[in-house]
Amino acid sequence: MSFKIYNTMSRSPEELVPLKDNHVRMYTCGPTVYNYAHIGNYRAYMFEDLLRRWLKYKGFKVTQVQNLTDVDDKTIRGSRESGLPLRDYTQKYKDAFFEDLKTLNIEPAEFYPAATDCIPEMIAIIEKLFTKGRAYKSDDGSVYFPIDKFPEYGKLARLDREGMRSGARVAQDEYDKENAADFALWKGYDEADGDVVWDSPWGKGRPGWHIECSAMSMKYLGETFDLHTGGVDNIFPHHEDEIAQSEGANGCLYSKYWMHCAHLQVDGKKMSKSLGNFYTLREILEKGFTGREIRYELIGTHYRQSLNFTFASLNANRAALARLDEFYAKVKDAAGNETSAGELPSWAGELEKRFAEALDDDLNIAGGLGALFDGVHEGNKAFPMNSKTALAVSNLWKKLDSVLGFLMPPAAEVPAELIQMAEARVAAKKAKNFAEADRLRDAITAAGWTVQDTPTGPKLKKV
RNA sequence: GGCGCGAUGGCCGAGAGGUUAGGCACGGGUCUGCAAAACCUGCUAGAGCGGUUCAAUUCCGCUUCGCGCCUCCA
Repeated sequence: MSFKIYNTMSRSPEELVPLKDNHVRMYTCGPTVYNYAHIGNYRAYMFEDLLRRWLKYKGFKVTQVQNLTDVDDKTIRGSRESGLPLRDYTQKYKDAFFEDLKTLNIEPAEFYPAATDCIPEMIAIIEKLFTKGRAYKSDDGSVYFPIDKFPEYGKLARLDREGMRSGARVAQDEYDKENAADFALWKGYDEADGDVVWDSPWGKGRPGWHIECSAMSMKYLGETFDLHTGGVDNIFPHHEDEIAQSEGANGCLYSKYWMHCAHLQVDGKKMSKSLGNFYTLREILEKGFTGREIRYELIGTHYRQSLNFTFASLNANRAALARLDEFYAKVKDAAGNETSAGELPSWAGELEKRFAEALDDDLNIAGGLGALFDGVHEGNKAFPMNSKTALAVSNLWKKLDSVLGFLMPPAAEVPAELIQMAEARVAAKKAKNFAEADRLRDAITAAGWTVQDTPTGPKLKKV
């Protein structure tokens, strides 16, 4: 079945058909490494993770590029304030970013180019734009893109170009530009940049923001590629400007499809430091939530709908995940050491089908999860389950987890002495020595664990 | 002001022009030395006002409310 996505360019659903063979080449806007990324950032990366995982599930080959913006106003300011060279300063946050991706079980992209490693490629594009009359130099050594020279400017954001000229905010210090809406390809050297400086045919300076994405996508994906994604806030100006630069320089289509995810809110409000509802991933982990629970929260709302992040729903997720874990544990238990899988039971086949139909419809994750939980409900009724059937179900679970990334329960690391106590308690119960059994339960509780009796023996869970 | 998105049961959140979404919470039951968990089961909503239709929560219009972008925020 075909995979339909909502293309921001056409503002309508379209079937995703790669330009070449079965290979989807996608560019996903990545973090600016001036600080720890916040959960709003990870909402976007989570959407991209679901997208790439679904593409792979569908049998597409995927090449994903995600950039690391390691030179801009914020990184320069941070490095100056910390007294560290830019490279050392940003390295800390690059490392943190990759740690966070692991915590959230986000699959790595194929390429993570850093802006500072691609300066020559950026300069090459700007030179090309000069030869086409689509770049000009201003008095302060900056280079701008004249939007008047690109008639299609505004096609992604659907801008009213006439309205742009008279309206909106215009910074007062931009008198060097021919048109207030022109954007910087290259920024002339300013003393505030310290030693963050590169040589270029137009003199010393540093790249503008948008040019890095044009350069990196071209380097790894070619002049035209399939899919470009990011947060809605990137539609304008960032992606609009990328289109102008890339198509203006190369004379061919930049990206065939565009997908944008909505923002995340916290407690119904825009995340901001002044409201005190601004969270990095690390801060939420410190409150005792796991990466898996946060993954479930971030992935569970359709990407084009704003996601309201609350600790109440994070707690609800814990219960929902426990229900899934309980079911999967029963399935694995029933499968035992079975090595030959039987037929997938009809309820499981139905689950698989409905799940796929939902995800094929512009990544309708809520529909997919509905199918999953319906499957759990039917599956629970199907017990006791023979080992061949159970193995087939278990295999399906692994397949679905290749998309969801939260179905596999974390391995419990129970201290050995607690296991001994739990076993001693079983013995005490058998001997009807309930006083001793209760004493052991209390001791286990005191150690911060709970013990639950199940048909397959006692289970220890951390409180 | 311009462009765009949304409003569903206690909370979160889907699809479909007529037939159960789902999750959490809550009530009932099964199981159980106790307890917990688990499982089964119940809970039938769709901002307001008009319109189209045999039929609308679903399509159209208006209103109200919320949110986003409008030159370097995912």
